Amino acid sequence: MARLKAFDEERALDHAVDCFWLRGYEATSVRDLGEAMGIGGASLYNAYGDKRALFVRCLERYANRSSRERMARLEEKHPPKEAIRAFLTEIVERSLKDSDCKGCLLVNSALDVAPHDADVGKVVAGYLDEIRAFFRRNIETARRTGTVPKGIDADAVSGHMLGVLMGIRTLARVKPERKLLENVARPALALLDLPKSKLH
Amino acid sequence: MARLKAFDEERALDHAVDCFWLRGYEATSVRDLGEAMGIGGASLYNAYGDKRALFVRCLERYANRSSRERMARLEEKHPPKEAIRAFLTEIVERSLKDSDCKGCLLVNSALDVAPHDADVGKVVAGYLDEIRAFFRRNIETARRTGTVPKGIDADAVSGHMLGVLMGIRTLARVKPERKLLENVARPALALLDLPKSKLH
DNA sequence: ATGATTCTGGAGCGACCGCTACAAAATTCT
DNA sequence: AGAATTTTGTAGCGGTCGCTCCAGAATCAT
Repeated sequence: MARLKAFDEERALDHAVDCFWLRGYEATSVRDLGEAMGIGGASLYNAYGDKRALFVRCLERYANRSSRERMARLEEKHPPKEAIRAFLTEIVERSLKDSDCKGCLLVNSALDVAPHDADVGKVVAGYLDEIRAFFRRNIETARRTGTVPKGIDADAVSGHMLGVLMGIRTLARVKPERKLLENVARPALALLDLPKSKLH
Repeated sequence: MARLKAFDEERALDHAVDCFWLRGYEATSVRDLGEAMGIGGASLYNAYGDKRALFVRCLERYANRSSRERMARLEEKHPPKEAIRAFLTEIVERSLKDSDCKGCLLVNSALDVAPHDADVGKVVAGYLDEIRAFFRRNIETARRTGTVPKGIDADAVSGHMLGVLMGIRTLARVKPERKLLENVARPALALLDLPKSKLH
């Protein structure tokens, strides 16, 4: 009953993600997006609404393809403690390979966009909660398995790890140095091997 | 021999800092700046060059009045270990009182501006080095004084603390919750009371 | 084929961007 | 007072912003 879309909405979304990821929300124009996505302005507004709505779609897409994918993959492949270790290690390696220092779209948005936009803020906070839940879940499982100290405080340690993750991602954009990033991550991982009593 | 400036350059700079701090570099227009500083566009360009040069001046101003001031004040008032503890505690408290979640201008710039502008990147990296040097210096003094374990690795721990600081500042902009931020900071401070052997 | 419906490219809207030109105002020198 | 020099407000430059309008192309059901 009508003409068909001439482009793949999700493939185009991937290109929009790259655009926002590289330049940031404010510095990305709708014309930039259209060019990267291979579509004209009219199609963009027809398919996604407006720039902000497209951005939110991009956040969701990124979370699915990057953040959630990583957590699922590592949780499947490793026992809980090693999943956490592999997570932070992978973030450090990714940050070092990231030659134009794009960092993580969610973390960038947390600092840039979220504070100026309550809706985006809630969306980003939700994704961060998922990451913290990954830490917490694996800590608790590891505690039950006995691979981390029984007295560990999963709530406290998962919060610390979320903070360390944000720190690594932020620091890596100005000082992408292996030794530095590893120094940020190492003590957080060491928490998994220390009895709680040593940490107040 | 010529007409005098009708405004205080440094006082106006403070208002420019507030402007960039609240809205970010991209989202702040030269007209916004002029209005906040109480001067017209011509005076702004005459006194500071252009928007980017003004921004760099703002970073310097901010570093002097906020970052360096805090380090000097805490180092004067407290013994080294307590200076570090007070630093992180003060950041947490400031982040919680910061009702519009402006965060730290240097950290915001590290994530936003620095990766797209090599010069700004170097400036920001320099200020972050100063903060790390604060941590390192106090750790080393404390080690000599015997208030932290002799085996502590000042290089590693100062790097970790810089990362944790970035994490707190970033996280606070989306999730400004006391318990969370304290959980991020606590294990870092606990490093000052643990023998190195416990941390690999 | 025809009509209904949706998608598409292009032109262009008003608003704002960073920045500059310019003449009037203000100051210090002679 | 008058010349010299700098600052100031204003007006506006070319360009880009997010977004919309619209005619035509493409697809469906009939």
